[in-house]
Amino acid sequence: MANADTVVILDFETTGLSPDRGDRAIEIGAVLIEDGQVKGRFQELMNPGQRISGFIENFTGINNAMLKDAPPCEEVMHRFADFIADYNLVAHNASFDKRFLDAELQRISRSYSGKFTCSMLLARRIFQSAPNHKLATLVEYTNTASEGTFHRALYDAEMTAKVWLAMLEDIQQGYNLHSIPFKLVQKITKTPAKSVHRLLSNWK
DNA sequence: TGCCAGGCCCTCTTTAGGGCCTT
Repeated sequence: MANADTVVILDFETTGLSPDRGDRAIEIGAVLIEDGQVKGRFQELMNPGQRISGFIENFTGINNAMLKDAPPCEEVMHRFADFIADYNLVAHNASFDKRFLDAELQRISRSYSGKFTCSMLLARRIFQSAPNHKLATLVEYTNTASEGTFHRALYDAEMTAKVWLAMLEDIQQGYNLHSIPFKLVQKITKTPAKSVHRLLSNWK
């Protein structure tokens, strides 16, 4: 089974798009993938210390009443830092989740040593004929069974994991590789789409 | 008060602009 080593696939719900402009995390969801199987899960709401907008309430289904009784970000992020440990990390449009992970961990003086890679950048290269590379579209494109609500952290992390494993399987079978190391995935995401076929064809 | 992200990636490009993704 293609495994790309052991990874934590994560997804944040947040108050907005930019931690640099004061936005905070409101929910974190993640799955630990080992040998192509889900071996662990993490999901918690967290109180960002500010009211969330009506847009975010509608977008996520998370409302101010739910967050009022949630533990503060600082408390949840300590537990999440323990969960991710030193594993490599994956997210759909990872630059977004990485910004929030880094910002929230910096507030509690925690860090991580794993490397981040992006399932969206991988999908743009492996599923070049998909209609687009939104998570929901890729779930449909890969005929992934889905029963839940998008824009909740754990569900999106679970769906990202399924798309991620489908991509690894596609690469492994398409190029007859024994395994797909994380380093190869990183290399693919940094290779222009038109050159990915050559990269994989020449991979030992 | 008014403004409001940022990285990737394509192209009618590189002395730039705009769409795609994430909330």
